[in-house]
Amino acid sequence: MSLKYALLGFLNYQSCSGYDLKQLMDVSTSNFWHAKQSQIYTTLKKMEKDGLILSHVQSQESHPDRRVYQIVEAGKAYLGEWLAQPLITIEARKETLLLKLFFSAQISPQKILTELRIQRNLHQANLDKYQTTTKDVISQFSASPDMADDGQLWEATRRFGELYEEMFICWLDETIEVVKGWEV
Amino acid sequence: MSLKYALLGFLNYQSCSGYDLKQLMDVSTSNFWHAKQSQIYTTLKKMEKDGLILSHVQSQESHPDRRVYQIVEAGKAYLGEWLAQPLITIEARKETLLLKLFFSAQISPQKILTELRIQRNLHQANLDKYQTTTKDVISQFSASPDMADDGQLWEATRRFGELYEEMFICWLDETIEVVKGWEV
DNA sequence: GAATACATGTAAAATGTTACATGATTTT
DNA sequence: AAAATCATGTAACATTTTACATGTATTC
Repeated sequence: MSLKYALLGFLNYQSCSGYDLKQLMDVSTSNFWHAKQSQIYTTLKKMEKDGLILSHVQSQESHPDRRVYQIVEAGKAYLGEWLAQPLITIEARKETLLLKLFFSAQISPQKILTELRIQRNLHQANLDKYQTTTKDVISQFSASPDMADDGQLWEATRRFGELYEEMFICWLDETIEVVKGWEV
Repeated sequence: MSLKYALLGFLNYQSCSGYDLKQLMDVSTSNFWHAKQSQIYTTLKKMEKDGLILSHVQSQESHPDRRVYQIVEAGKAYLGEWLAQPLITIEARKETLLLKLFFSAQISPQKILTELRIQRNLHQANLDKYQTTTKDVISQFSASPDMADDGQLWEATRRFGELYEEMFICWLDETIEVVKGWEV
């Protein structure tokens, strides 16, 4: 539902191919929005049919042709309306780890602990990424002065990822201690 | 993908109708897992076809018949395998608010602030719910001594919701201050 | 020589949401 | 009298994932 807004948002900065858009999302919004390459291609096609974007084929010497999409007026208006309308709902999360944990009283504490420790490593790695790679990408893209406001908002979204992972690790440590208590 | 495990998890405690399962999920796992009534009905039907559960119709005096599902051995084994296998990936989040914010440099700071404040209220309400209703439901269900371990895990999932909302509110306050800074 | 990156897509399956349909009972 | 709850479900649609399919160029 919101993927088209994400694509419009990027295309509003500059024209891109589906491939480019996937790369952009992976380094910038993956923390809170993601999509598979195939879904991006099919969504772009649908958006062009709906008159939100336009495409033309660009040939390259040593690589296959690229189909480059550009935003048109209707697309800009569509994006603008969505941005102007405040969001009055909360996203419902799905956390498989918590679902498993909820029903885990029937398996051994050792198995639970192993799982929680694996998750701790994964979340620590994510936290590291937000504090290094993601931070670098944002400063790079917001280097020019006319990108100052954009840069501050991008930083806010990065900060969310950082706080989220810190919170998650904190919760994992708490929960590990609870389950450890059972082993005595 | 995991909805069937959620349903098996509940049915492993006691037999339920699709309606009951929806009610249970809404008061217990809605923090990290949810489903629409219609999806629960269709998934149960598929699970029965796959031999994980069995159903029988129960008539009632003053209400329509209920179809009550019970878990069978194959279902218990299927659930057990899933629980025993540690989760080695991280759930990818989708946060529409962050996606909007990422592209919001083009709209007025006032509009952004309004949206962030609405979200703050919503998250505060969620936090309150986890600290009152959800807490009560968990103590109620884990009252008997043989539910002690289950109760501690349920409490851990509730605690996640609490920490998450606290973190979210903290981030909103931080972000509100950033955007406020632009108005000068 | 093998693997990865570049670049594009289609088809099928799974998952999830919205709308429709029914009808009794209970509450406002 | 109207709305909400109890209770069941189907159909259509939208979204998302997985698998398949192709072929070049670059890196290890």
